Amino acid sequence: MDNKLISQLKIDKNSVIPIYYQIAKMFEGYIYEGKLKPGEVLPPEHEIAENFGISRMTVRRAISELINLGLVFTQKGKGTFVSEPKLNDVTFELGDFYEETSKKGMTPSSTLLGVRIVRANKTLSEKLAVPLGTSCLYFSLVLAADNEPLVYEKKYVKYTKQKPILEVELKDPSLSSLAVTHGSHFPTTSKRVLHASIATKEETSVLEVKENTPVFVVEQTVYDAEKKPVGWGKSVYRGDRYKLTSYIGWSANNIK
Amino acid sequence: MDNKLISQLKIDKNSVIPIYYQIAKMFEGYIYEGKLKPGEVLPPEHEIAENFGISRMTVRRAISELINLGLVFTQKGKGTFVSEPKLNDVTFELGDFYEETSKKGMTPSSTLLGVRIVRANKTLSEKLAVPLGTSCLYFSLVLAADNEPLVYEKKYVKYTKQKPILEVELKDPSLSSLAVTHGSHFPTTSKRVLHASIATKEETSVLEVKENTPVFVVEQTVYDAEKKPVGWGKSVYRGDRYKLTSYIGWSANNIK
DNA sequence: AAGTGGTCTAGACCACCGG
DNA sequence: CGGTGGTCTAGACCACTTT
Repeated sequence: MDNKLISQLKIDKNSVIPIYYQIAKMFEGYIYEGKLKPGEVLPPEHEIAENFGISRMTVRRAISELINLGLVFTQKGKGTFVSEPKLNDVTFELGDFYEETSKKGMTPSSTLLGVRIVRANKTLSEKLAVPLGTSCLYFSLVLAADNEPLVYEKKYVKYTKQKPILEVELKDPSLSSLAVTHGSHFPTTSKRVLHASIATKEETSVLEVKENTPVFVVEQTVYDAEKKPVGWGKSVYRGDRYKLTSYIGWSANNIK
Repeated sequence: MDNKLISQLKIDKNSVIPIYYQIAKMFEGYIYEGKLKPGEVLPPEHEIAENFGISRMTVRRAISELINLGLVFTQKGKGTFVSEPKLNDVTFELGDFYEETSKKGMTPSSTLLGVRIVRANKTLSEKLAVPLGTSCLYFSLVLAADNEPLVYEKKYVKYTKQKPILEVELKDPSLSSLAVTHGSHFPTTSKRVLHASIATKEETSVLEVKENTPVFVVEQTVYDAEKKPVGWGKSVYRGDRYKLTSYIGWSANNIK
């Protein structure tokens, strides 16, 4: 890297903005603008420190910000280098239904279709690792945005405690909160599997869609601290209405 | 937090393992074991420092590790607290086809169906933000695992340079690398949209599946530094074979 | 006022890398 | 060997929260 770069911009030591943040933003800018390209090396830490008359620890703090952003990486004995943007790995986020819906300016609502105690059949006994016939709490509900049904959920939790079902839970019976209240253990982990499918007859009627409508199916298992399953659920998302979007690479903002 | 906790374990100052790492792992253990529960406060930094006879900066380095792991958060003037595990947000990862397939012990392969120059129709001209009829490079290929077709991809890039198509590209024409070679700009960002659908007639024949098979459709747009689209592609994943799994919360390891 | 985390300094020693 | 990043110290001052 051309040393002229780091002396061009000034640092305000008396600003309310931390020095490490100013330094980090400066390099972030250089990288986005292409003045620092992937694979290129940053100036040595001591040099940056001298240039701005600051401590090396402060420079390191700045660089650690850049590392957290994935913009650079370090190599002991060699230097700090600008990372290659990875454009082929993707992560799709599926957030909370209420938040997501509200963000889009729609009104979320949920309708409880049924709550009851059921005995575990073969599938459920395997999913929850309990003997056949064990008592389980069953919930089914529909989530809607502006009164258009979008998601159909079925949830099961181990029902060891004889606690009454609270009003609150009927409003938003999330699998993890159900497991806390009615299960025996504290949930700590959750596994979700997403696959594409076609709505079953039951699902077409609940979601008010035609036959052969594509859907996302998300299967969720909630585990306690001992890695034992305490809850299991299946959510069916309308594939024609629901999309998962993901942005990757640098400066992923402001696209749309 | 009970102060006894932090004096129970010993720290080896002369170990090759950094002190900050030992401290971080200690608290990580307490949190996973439930000795430190969500919402509880950690001892003040100066107290931890005194207890182990180390510098406060080293303690802060340890805590910053815990923050990066999402296990704790800090509040100025108040303290450091154990986070609530968020079990309702999910991120699904869709990695590189070759890596993913190899990891599962299968043999990945790709078959190029066609490469040619096409003129942009309405859809393509909108996606790539070019005038109707602009020359574009078109690729279509099938990705298979153990000779079973799993993904059908179609890709288009702006074709400004008159470069010859290289052998290498035929093997793995990823959208971003195509854009580098044949487009006018350097790609920096990518947007992907995932939705559920049903295989079209063309797709059923290419993927060798029945009619009405559910599929994932991933639409990818690659942008250059000026946020202008340089490439666009559509990948169709067999929904019956392809699953996206996600683990969330604490200690998500070792489930299966 | 007392206690907390946030920032910063000016050193130090180490392990690793290259010539 | 000199240069690099990795760790650590023993202080300091600040802004914020609570009492």
